[in-house]
Amino acid sequence: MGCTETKTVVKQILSDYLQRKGYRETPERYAILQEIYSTDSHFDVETLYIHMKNNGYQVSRATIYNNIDLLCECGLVIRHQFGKKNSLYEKAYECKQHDHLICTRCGKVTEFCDPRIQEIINSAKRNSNFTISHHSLYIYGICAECRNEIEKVPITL
Amino acid sequence: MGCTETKTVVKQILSDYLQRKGYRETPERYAILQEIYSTDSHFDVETLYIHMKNNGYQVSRATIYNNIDLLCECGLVIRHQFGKKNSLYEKAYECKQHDHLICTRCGKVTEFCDPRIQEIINSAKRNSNFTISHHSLYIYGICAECRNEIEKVPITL
DNA sequence: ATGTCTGCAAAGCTTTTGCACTGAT
DNA sequence: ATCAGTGCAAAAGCTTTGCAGACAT
Repeated sequence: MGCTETKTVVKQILSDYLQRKGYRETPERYAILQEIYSTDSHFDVETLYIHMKNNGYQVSRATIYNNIDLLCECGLVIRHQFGKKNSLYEKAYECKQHDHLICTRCGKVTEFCDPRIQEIINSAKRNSNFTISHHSLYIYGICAECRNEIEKVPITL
Repeated sequence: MGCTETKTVVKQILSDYLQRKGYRETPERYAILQEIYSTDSHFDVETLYIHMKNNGYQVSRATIYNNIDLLCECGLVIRHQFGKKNSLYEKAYECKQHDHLICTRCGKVTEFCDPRIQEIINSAKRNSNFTISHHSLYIYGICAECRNEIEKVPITL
């Protein structure tokens, strides 16, 4: 999981960013980055914390919270807030642009791609005074499995 | 603020929904709906609670939380989670489709319209097994004011 | 009369903060 | 030798829950 070359590149990006900002290169920062780039799905802070513990890294929750913000700022990680649950994150480097379909019943998240979103972003860029950094398109609905379950139960809950 | 005809229609929608689901028609539910449809901007639960208090309604926070979920379910209200702050809501009936530009520095939210988003949703509908109910497109960046402020300060903070 | 809905306060969760210590520069 | 960064635990939000009483049906 996670190709070696990508990991080398993202470490370099983090290193450059830290130096440019005058931040320190702590082992915790690289450990968190390493762990995130070994994961392929969306994750929350608690899950990342547990995974790191299990993999023998000793990093506190506070440090994860601090550094995941930093990783978002330098574009290596993206934060999502699907539904009203806690924040979920995913790695952002060399991941082809994609958006999300979210089942409002079971919480399942599916990714999809549509290049036309770029045109919308470009228009927004032209028409606004914003310097655009990133976007999130979430489409909410009911997935096939949930629809089947609902149809099995004739009584409206 | 808020036209009378719209308010009549949304009350009817709520009434129909409550009856269809077998829920009760409490004065609190209509008071919350009334208050929301008198507001034109995004709001959080605390602000709504304060406004209702100031306007002489006696409704608890718990009741607002319960019923704002209900109003989301019946499509009269939409929940947003811009950035990592708390949930913001807005009325959803007879509001032309729009999306959001969010300044990641000051939190300012600007609305914009782009009909092409509908084509993307339609494709997603065709290509997935989801029954789509709604969507959110958030574009993040730095607004003009914040950019000016940043440029005034030559030192990277 | 029945059982849902409300209000209040307490509890629950995620995230942030304060502070003493560690370690990168 | 500094002082940013870390870890821990406490604190701080926002939101949910439990329970007794109110009220829509």
